[in-house]
Amino acid sequence: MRMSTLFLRTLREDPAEAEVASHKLLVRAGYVRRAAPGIYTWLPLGLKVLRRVEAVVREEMDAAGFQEVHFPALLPREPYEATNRWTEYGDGMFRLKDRKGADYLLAPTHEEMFTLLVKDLYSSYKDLPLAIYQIQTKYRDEARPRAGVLRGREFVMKDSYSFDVDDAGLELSYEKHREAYVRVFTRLGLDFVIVSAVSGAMGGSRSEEFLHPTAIGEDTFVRSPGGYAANVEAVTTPVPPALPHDDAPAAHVEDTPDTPTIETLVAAANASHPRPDRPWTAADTLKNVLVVLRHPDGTREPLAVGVPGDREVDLKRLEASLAPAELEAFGEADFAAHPALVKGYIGPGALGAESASGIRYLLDPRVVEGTRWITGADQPGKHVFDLVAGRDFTGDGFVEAAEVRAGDPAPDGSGPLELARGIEIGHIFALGRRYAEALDLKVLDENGKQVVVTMGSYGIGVTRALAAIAEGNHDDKGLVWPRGLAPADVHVVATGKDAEVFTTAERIASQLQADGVEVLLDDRPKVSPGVKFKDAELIGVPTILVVGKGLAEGVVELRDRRTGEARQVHLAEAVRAVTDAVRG
RNA sequence: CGGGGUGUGGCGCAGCUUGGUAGCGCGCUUCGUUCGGGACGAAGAGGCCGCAGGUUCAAAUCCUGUCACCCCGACCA
Repeated sequence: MRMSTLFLRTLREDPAEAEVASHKLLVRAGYVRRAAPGIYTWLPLGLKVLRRVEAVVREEMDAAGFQEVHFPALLPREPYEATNRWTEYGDGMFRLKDRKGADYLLAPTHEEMFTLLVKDLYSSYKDLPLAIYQIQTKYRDEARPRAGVLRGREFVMKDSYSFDVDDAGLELSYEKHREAYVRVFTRLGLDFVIVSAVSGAMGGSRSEEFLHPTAIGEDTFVRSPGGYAANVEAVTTPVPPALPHDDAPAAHVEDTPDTPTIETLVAAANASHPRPDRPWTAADTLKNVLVVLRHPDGTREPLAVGVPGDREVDLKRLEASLAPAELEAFGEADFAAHPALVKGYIGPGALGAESASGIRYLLDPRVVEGTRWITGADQPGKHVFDLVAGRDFTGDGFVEAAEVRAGDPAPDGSGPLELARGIEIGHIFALGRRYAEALDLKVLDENGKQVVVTMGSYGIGVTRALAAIAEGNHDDKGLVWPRGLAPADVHVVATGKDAEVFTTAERIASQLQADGVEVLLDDRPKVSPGVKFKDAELIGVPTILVVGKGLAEGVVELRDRRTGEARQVHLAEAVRAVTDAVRG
């Protein structure tokens, strides 16, 4: 590649809309251009890097014995109707109609199509196991695209699917993918944490995410010293043992005027009904939060959730627990429809399937039998004290809804949890038979019986991984690509007005190319050295060879972009020195 | 969807309060000088000020409406 003709314009200033470093730099260095919100055009340099990232993914998939195929991105509605995802996917899916008015979609993921393809071709257990994959452009109509290519509405994803006759086979396929992913991210130089995840809209049993820890990550995950790691949505709360309550006082309603919030309630309780042994705290209160579930079929169901008053309800966790239903706010109209609910003083008395309101009431797992609570008495200005779970009230079940906090115990007893942020760069799912059943993918087993195939699906966000790599590999001057992922192996910069520097640079570049080294040659005439150096640093090829003023003494300068180290190399040794540096 | 903000040459921004011939920096073109850290000088090209109404002798500026985009929260590779 020659800078003199390369389709490139670097920018001196950050684009106004960019917040995170990778976004700013990928735009400034001329790798991508925004085409529409969350939709990016790949310029020559960016495309080079994208292809190199894809190559790593492809090599590891092939090495694991998975076979590459390629589906259309534009798909008909019917298969997604069969699995109910046409409706379940909601607004996240791009939909369109053809000229006849038939529904189509831009695929957010391809489970249905892979399932149907295998059904189309295979019908025997002898054909399995099978794992096939594609590297495809995916479309998701994100509510809020963000951070450039990190979370776009169009993105490149590697998705694979495994097909097995039985659970043991699925387990093996899942493990093979897990191992392949470890190799992919290791080769890409991306730190990662494998965390337990919830299956969400995909359905299925087991699922893990590969998160790249970074402050700009959008996912919150937890880990313990003992090695537990999970997405906050997947964290389960250890259930404390039930408490004896034979000698607990009877529940009693007290006046607590003007206490619609937990904070005011705790203050009032300590003022007028002090506890003998210690002050009341928010953790002694039971907070009842109302939401509305919107089920995939469109029906709305009010739901009450009871959590200890010192914890917020984490709507993300709650929604994950209740998938595929989605959450809506419980509005004024909903309150009007349930006169038994007294805003600010809602208690278990008015909740539950058997209650006056008939609203399903789910409790935090910490609300075990024998725990005593201060909670709403369903009358304005009144709360009930010493309300004992299991004696005075029960819920219709338990739900993971409360926020997870640093210091909470890990569910496997491996110690206190710490919270961290990460970018989801990969996700593996043991799907089970949901898709195979819905689309009737069966094979004959060795006894000649029809068995439903069990599946896994596995994704790597290729463009997202690229952004994560850029995010983790830059300095104040620009990008610093890991070797092997940079748009070129070496950036040869010719500086000076003397024709000799250009002919020498050209000669070195062509020798390098002949040796299989990819060269980006800055052969722009009439561009000052400063500009060329700045551009080279911005573009971030790891090795820079400067052919300039040293040429009079027969030397060129070899620079390491990452460390900034530079050394003089005799002209005769230049090609060798670069080759050594590149091959490291 | 809730909250905040912004729309002015390719990019980054000023101008708007107090209406009066649209500006600055970068980039781009030409000429000359310069040539190892985003050079200098001179001369240029490029904008119906998001859109639509309205007020006014006169609107980038005031009013109404509308659209778009960005950022922060609820969703996902």
